[in-house]
Amino acid sequence: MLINIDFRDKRPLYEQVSGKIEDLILKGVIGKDEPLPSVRSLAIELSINPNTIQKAYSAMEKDGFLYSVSGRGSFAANVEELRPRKQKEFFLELDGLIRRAQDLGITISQILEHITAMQAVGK
Amino acid sequence: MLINIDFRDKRPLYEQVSGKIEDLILKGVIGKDEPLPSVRSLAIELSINPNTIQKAYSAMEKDGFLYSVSGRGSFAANVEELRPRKQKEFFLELDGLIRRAQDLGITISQILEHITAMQAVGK
Amino acid sequence: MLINIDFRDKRPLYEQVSGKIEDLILKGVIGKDEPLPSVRSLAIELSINPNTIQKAYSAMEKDGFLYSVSGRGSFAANVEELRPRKQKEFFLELDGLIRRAQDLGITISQILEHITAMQAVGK
Amino acid sequence: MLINIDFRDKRPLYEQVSGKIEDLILKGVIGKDEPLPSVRSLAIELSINPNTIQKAYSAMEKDGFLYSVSGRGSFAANVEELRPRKQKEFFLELDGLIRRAQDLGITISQILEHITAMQAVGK
DNA sequence: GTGGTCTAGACCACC
DNA sequence: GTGGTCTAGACCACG
Repeated sequence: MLINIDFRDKRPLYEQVSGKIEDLILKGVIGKDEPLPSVRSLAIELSINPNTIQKAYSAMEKDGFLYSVSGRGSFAANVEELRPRKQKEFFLELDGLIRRAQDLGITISQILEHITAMQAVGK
Repeated sequence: MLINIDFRDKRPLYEQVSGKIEDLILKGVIGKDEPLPSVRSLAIELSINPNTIQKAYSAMEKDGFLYSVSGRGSFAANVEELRPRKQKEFFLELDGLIRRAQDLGITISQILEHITAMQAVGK
Repeated sequence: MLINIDFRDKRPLYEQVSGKIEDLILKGVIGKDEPLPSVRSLAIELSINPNTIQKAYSAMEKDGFLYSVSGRGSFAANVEELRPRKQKEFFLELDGLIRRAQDLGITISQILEHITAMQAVGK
Repeated sequence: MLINIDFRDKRPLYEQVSGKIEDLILKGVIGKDEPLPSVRSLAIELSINPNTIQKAYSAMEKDGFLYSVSGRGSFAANVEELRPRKQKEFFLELDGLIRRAQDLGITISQILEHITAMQAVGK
């Protein structure tokens, strides 16, 4: 697994772990129905308490990122079904951010300009 | 003061308080050098312990939102000196958000479209 | 820990504590990523209230001297990243001091002489 | 009087006032035996409570910067008698500062260089 | 066990 | 009256 933990990060460990794995699933690095590492093996690899990994997996399952088959392990869910919800969440967050910008004296035009500039750079 | 505390909010109380007051200062509702409510009076008004309000005020002072004069009170700082920094912070946050969007399969064009749509509605 | 508190000192306790620990970190006595005493244990050792130690630690964290991981402990930051800023602060303070000296009728030559004398003594 | 008070300054008002006046005396702007403004007039000029000014004057008298003749007012002391003490204080402070510099990895040579550079600029 | 937040109540210097 | 510091004791999430 291409996961690295940052102990300086203020977020709880289990959230960091689940966040990283969710990214891998969303990016398609881990494909649909592909098996995830077992709780124990990942715990050893990251030298983290298994309880913490278990918590991360439970959170992801509740969030629909994976499904677990008792006795067989955990598997990545179908991303395509997840995307619309995540996209909706993204736009809500964007709306909030832009509303805040108004108070800072930033105009919509400036924001549009900034984003197109980003695009040009190929960021 | 137009502050209401949400006790169900998981953010710490002092952060809620400072956040609300920072907004008021950024929006100009509280003008430069205008006195803020005293630690004790605000504590009574919100029925929060004075120490908690003190913590919120200290944080805001370190962040440049206000200056406090022992024995006299606390006063709003000059927002204009604060804006550039806050705007930079905003754009950094925006950049992060947009980078995340790519992983979700959202194109820059879609984002630009969404924002111009917001603008049209006059939000 | 090699910390001793002077209760006659007019500086607040938390500042004395943070000052002493910052020195230890700057001098390298406490190395990068090395664990600091826990809030509670240091509180007991110095017979100071844990809240006061907590305040000292928080201040140091905001100042970049340490990073704390909730549930695990507090750890010394990388001093090398801190040095340049601290050095800049030093020279600013030096400038102020020397400017004051002029008003006292002390010439730059006298200052240079005094410092080289110090050096000779090996102080 | 050429005194301006900065309410953002963390030092108590009376200390700020005495500091400014001491500077004027040390610089010779206020000559030996020259009368200082009365407590009441200065209080009005700076719109500060007379008690605060009184406290500043008392501190300065205790420190030898002025002498007061009851019924006539306060007068600047002889600076020449004050200078040696103040100079000694300066060098002590300088010593402390330089000792601290060592911990930051700054060499004496660097300090000497910095000071001569200041001199060249005519700062 | 750890750091972090909060309350209640006290004391201080300053104005 | 004001801001600021400190103590004592409690509770929480995290690991």
